[in-house]
Formats: sequence, C-alpha cells, structure tokens
Amino acid sequence: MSWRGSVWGCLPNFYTGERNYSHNSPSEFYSSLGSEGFSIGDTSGTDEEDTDSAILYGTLRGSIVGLRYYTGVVNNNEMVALQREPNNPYDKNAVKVNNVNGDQVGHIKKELAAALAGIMDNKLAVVEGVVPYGAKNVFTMPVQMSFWGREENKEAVLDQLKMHGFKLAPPLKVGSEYGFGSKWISGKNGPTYSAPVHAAVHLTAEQLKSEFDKLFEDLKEDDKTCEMEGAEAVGTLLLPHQKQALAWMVSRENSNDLPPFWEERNNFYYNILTNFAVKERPKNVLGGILADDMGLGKTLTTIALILTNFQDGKPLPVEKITSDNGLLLNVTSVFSGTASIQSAEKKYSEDNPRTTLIICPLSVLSNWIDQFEQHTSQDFHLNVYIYYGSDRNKDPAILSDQDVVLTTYNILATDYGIRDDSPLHKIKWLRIVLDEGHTIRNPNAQQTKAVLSLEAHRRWVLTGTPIQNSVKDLWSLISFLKLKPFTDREWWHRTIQRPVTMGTPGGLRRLQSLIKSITLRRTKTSKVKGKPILELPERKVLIQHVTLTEEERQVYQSVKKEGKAAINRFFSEGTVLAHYADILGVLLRLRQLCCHPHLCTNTSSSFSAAGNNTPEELRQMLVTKMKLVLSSGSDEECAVCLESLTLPVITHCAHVFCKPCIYEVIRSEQPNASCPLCRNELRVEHLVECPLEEELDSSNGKKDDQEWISSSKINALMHALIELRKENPTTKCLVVSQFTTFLSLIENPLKKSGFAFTRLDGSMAQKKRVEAIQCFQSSQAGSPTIMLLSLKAGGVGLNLTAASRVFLMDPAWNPAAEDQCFDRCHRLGQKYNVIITKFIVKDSVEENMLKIQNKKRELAAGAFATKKPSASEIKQTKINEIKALIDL
DNA sequence: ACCGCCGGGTGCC
DNA sequence: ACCGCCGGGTGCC
Repeated sequence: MSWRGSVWGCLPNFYTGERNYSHNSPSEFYSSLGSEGFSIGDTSGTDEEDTDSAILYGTLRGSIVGLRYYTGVVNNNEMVALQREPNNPYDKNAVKVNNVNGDQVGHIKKELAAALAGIMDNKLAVVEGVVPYGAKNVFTMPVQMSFWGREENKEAVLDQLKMHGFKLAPPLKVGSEYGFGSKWISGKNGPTYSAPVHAAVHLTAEQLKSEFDKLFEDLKEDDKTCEMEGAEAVGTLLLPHQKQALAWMVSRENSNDLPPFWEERNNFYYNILTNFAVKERPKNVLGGILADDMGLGKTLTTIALILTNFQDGKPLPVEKITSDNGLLLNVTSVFSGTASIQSAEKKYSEDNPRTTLIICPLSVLSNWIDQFEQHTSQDFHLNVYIYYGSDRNKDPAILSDQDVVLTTYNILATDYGIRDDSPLHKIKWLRIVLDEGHTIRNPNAQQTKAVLSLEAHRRWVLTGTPIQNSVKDLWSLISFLKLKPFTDREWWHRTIQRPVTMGTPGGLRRLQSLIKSITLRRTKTSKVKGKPILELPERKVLIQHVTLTEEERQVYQSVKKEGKAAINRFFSEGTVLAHYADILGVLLRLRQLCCHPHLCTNTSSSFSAAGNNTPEELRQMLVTKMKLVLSSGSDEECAVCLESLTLPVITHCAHVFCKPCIYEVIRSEQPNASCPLCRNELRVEHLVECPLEEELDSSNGKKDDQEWISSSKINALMHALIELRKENPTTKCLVVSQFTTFLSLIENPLKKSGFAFTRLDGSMAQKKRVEAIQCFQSSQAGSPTIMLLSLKAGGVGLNLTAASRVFLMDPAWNPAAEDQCFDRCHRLGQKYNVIITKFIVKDSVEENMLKIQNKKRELAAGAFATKKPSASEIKQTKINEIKALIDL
C-alpha cells in the first residue's frame, strides 16, 4: 500500500506555505510551561536509591515560624514538607516549610534550622514533618519531625543534633509519620484508625510479591463490566471485553468523581492521606491505566475511545466522503484536513484541543498505523500525523490541527533534550496515550522527564506489565496521571511507597485502592460472562541439541581456549571491568561459532590494545568496542538510568552509557567526575558517540566473497523444515536469530530447497517491514511459509500469528526477550498449537546460557521490592554470568 | 541607677 | 503575640 510512504514523507510538502498559523506561538507556550518543565538541574536525582533502605532514627518537636508572611495553610495532623533554602539572604541555614499543595507555610525556627541544615545538605537524613495542630495558629505552629536515613548515618545525625542542643525522641509507636492517623487525630478531622502495635512489619520479598500480584488480580471481579458499542467511525466489531474497556474508558474521561483519597467535608475537600484540605475541588484524572495483558486489544480499544469519545462526550463527526475518489481520500486522510481545518478552527482551541498524542516504542509504531487504517471506517476523516523521522514537521500549529499525532518515546526525549525545539511540549493535548507505559518507569530517565512535562486534559497509560519489580516503578505512571498529591515524589513516598515497602499495616490496601480506582486490568485468563476472554492454543517449548562437527568443534575450542586465557588474565590483573567489551566479544564469537563459522569474522582480537595509539585510532577502537557491546545481544543497560541505551556514548575507559545520563553525571560531579563503573577520570571531551548505526550487527558485511557452506545448526534447521513441509506444506514458521548475518546465511539453503520466505530485521525501513509482515500473514497460496526474524525486531505489538512453529536458532541472554518473541505468534488470532524449537549446541556456551536463563527466571519470579541493585552490582552479576558462561 | 521596674514598640528566615 | 524581647523612661514612701 503506497499511502504509507506518503505518511512518512509528504506532510511537510503538503503544508508548505499554505497558511499562516498566527495563534499559539511557541513563546506563549513556553512561558506557560514555566522554567520547571525545562530545568536541567535535577534536585531529585542522585540518591533516591537509598530511600527504600531508610530507617527511622527518631522524632523531634520543633516550631514553624513566620506564618504571617505566607499563604500556605495547614490543618491539624497535616503533613508538611521541609525544604532547605540555602540562598535565603537572612540565614544560609534556612529551612522552609511547605504544605502538601506546595504553598509555603513558614520557616523552621532558626536555632533548629541551624541543626537541620548540615544534616539535610549532606543528605544524612530525610526530615519529614507533621503539624499536630496548625489550623488556628497565626504566628507559629509546632511541627513533629521524623528523621529517616541509612543505618550508618544515624550516629552522625544524632551528633549533629546534639551539637546544637537537640535530642531525638524514640520513634513513636503510633505511625503518625506514615500518615496513618495518629493520636492527634480527633473525630472531626478524619476517620479513626486503630493504632498498629508495631510501627512497621516487614514482609518478606516473597510475601510482598504475592500481595502485589493479588493487587492486580483482585481488580477483575468488580463492576467494570458495563459494555459500550464503538461509534460508527470504528470500522471493526469489538469483542465483549473490549466493549467493557471502552465503556470504562469513556466513563473515566467524562467522569466528575473525586480522585482517590479525597472526600468532601463541609465545603472543603480533604485528602485523607495527608490531611490536606482545599476549597477548590481537586481534579480527578480523566483517564487511567489500561493494564490488559498483551493481545487483548489495547490498541483497538484506544482507537475506539478516540473515535467514540472524540469531543464533549460525542463521537468523531461524520463527514461522509462524497467525491468519487473517496477511498483515496480516506487513505490519504492523514493530510486531508485543509478544508475541515478552516471551519474547525473555531471549534478547537488551546482550551479545547482536538488532538490525541500517542507515544509508543518505535517497535509498535507501524502497528498503530496499521490498526488506525484497519479500524477506522472508510467514511470518516481521521487526521493522523506520524511525528517521526528527521523530516518531522515541528510546527505546533499543524500538529495541534491533527486528530492524532503518533510519536515515539525517543523522538519525544530527543526533542525535549534540545530544549527550545520540542513542539510536542508547546501544545496542550486533548489526550495523551502512553503505549507500553512502563517505558517511563525510571523517574530519572530522559524519556520520563520528557513525558512528565507534557500537558493534556485526558491521560492514558497502556501497559501489559503494570508493575515489573516494585512499587517504585509506579510513581512515574501515577505522576503522569497528575493525581494529587502523588505528582510530588515526597507525598508518593510518604503515603504509599514507604508504607508498602515497610509493610505498614494497611499500606498495601491503600495502594490497592489507588490502583483499583484508576486501572482496568484483565489477563488472558479473565472471563466475560463466564467465558474466557480468549482461548489461546497450547504453547510448547522443545530444546533440540545440536552436535558440532569435528571441524566446527576444533575452531570453537581454539577460540574458547584463547578467549578463556585472555579473560583469566583480566581476572588476575583485576581489569575485568576495563575489558568488559572485550569479554563480551569473546562470548559473542563463541555464540556465533555455535551457529556458523562465517559469523565469526572479527577474530582480530581488540585486546591487542593500548600503547601509543593516535587519537583517531583510539576513537576507532572505542567505536568498535561500543558496537561490540551494543551488538552483543547481552541486553546492555546504561548503568546510570538502568534502562536500555539511548544515544549511546563510550568513555575512554570503555564503558557505555546514555549520552544524557553520563552528561548529567559529569555535570553533577564537576570539576572532577569519575566513571560510575570504574571510577576512572571522566571528561565530556573524551566521550565518543556511536556513529549513526548503519548496521549494528558486528558480524555484518557482505561476505559474498566467501563460498557458502552449511553448519550443523543450519542442517538441523533444514532437516526440521523439510520434515515439517512433508507433514503439512502450509504450516508457517518463524526462524529467529540474534544474528542477521546468520539469517542471511540461512536464506541460501531455503532457496535451494524451494521454500518461499520473507524476512524481518531491525535494519529494514518501516515500509519494508510492513510489507514483510503483511506478506507473511497472508494466507494466499504461494505466500511465504517462513519468516527469517531477528530476535528483537519489532516489539510486543508485532503480530505474526500466521506462524505456528518457531525455530530459535540461538539462545538469548534474557529469557524475557525470547518469551516476547514467542508471543508474537502465540497471541490473539493464533489458531493452532504453537511449537517452539530451541537449537542448543551441546557442550557449549549455549548450554551455559540456558542455565543462566533459568536463574533469571527464578529471580524474576521470586524477587519483588527487594532493593534495586546498584550500577556496580549489576556489573558484578554480569561478571558472575561471564564466569559461568565460559566455565571459569 | 554600673540597678529594678514600667509600659510601649515590636515580631521569620 | 493573652507571649518574649528590646531599649527608653524613670526612680522612696
């Protein structure tokens, strides 16, 4: 279908010079965003990791003064935030006090502030306040402070306080500092809570995990079972559970309910967690979290929502196409809006926007485009603009005239990083949809910051995996939903996260009630009217062992011997971390040798190294190393943000980080920054960027000069494929590898044996991918029966249900990556049992990888809410893995 | 009286 | 603040 090409390319041409968009100039939008949205300084960054391991040192009563001068008011038992104010002209020790709304209440009395300043500045403790009675005070009010910190800082904090003549009282038995009500609560000011006997009951990781699972499981049985038909513009019939989701989403968008934990009491609105009260009715999020399992149709449901609840609770207006090229018009409807835009301009404005912004991982972008095309009835105009690619149109006026703007997290973050050049941040959107919302679970990641500073009326998070490891991961999502007071990390932490992780009684219940009020969750096993939502066929994983030929084995052993010797040397020299990339290289070569000798071309060991290289040689070497790391398939994360690498750069000490992350490290540690992994000197001018990857597979190259030969693994595959064809010639298969070169090598025997095949890998242009997928999914006679698929091509959205067999040619480091790949065919629409065959070479690194996969599976199943490992711990785990892999 | 005491002015950091 | 504190006014009984 040719229109896709135009989607990607032609909007700029279409609009060039057509109109002047005088309204909503960029500057207006920036001033409305304020400086906050674009601040570089990150006050919340550095030692957040420690908050979970904090203990309560004790409490102290103090006073807040200067109430006269500020507007912030405080109720009895209300939580307050203590914030250092080092630039106060009267006292460099100043500590200001804000209420939950962020309005300043006053200052901590100076003698006490003098004691607190050092503690707070050196991050020895977190100091939190609750005002026991503050409603009527005019000049001063008391504050009950709790001191939280790591065990090892306790003495320092006590000393510091003692120096100024203060002494902590032991922690109160009643958990007022957890916001669970306290002895101060009178009947008037809140519900009474029975006081827990102990301040905190620590649950084991396992208990927490199971509690947490229940948290989502329990969401299923409630009243979210109303159904709603999609509007006429939805060109597809919805399944019952999708109609339920639609009804729920529409009701959420049009709801006027109070947000969770708010109550109306004598003309005020009370937050029962913080005891904060306001006159104005707090806004609930017009949206929520759709946490359906993969394959239940979140995309379709969201499209139905956009079309059905288009504006003012009404569907997308009908604009029947009368011209005889109606079909064409719909197809190019992406840009067909000129005529309607003229009239629409009065209807839609900054206050009443029309545009839904959808942010998704690149891997599912084409899926969204497909589904918009498939599910939007031909008679309706829906302007969809794909904000992607270097020629993306950055005119906010044009973007805000679309019905839908589709973009990726990376594009959003990239634009945001350029500060002055993010049109997406200049627009107030009708609706923002975050697909694969857990992408933003790391609060410090650039993408998260970029997402959190977007403006919108309605906000949705789509995710199949609502919580991956801990409550912590939820904050970004909740913050995105703009639920007060959780947008501020302190209140989230004090009212939800800490009670849950400390096992404070009722903490989980509280979290559950929060989740429940904003989430719709169904699993593949959920039922509608007694029937399972979807009945998936069975899925079986078989492991087929492959024995190398004598020749292959010899090559393998010699490379292994050499690599093992080198790695041993690194261990004895203690330079493992410095040679991390080299070690990955060794393992990569071994894994490649298991597949095919031709994959392993770059035997030129890079650890010749060192000595007196020219700067250019050094740069080249670093680039080579970085590419090695990126292409090693070892799923490298940035050790700063713990996410997969965005804009990777390599340090002189050969460690790879996200560019924004490592810049932030250097900025915050100036003048002398050091590498987070090995503590070597770190300088911006030494960082080497990854040249725009033409092809990240390190074993790339068109080795046509080599004569084609087979390998044990290829033989095993071909044998299986031919047997399968005898059984049933229409059965479709995925042949999956992490090495695209391997896929290329496999093409040869496929052709020779007369198989019709297609191919999908990460290097292919979007258009080509879509073609390959459609071609493969086709049931027409003569359509390809085999797809050569690179493991990570396409994300969760990729739908390859035509295949019922999968041949995994080489194991991945991360079992989750494999599972995700299998789910591309084992999902809604699969008619047959799915059989997966994993080829594993006997007595090789691959067998060891299986062991590591099992370990990871156990880890993933058991560990929840345990402390997030530090950067160096992650590396240490990797090093242990390396040892296991090469039998050291 | 280099004190006490009185009462007005005044008030965060 | 229906306080504390400051500093000026004042001064036997």
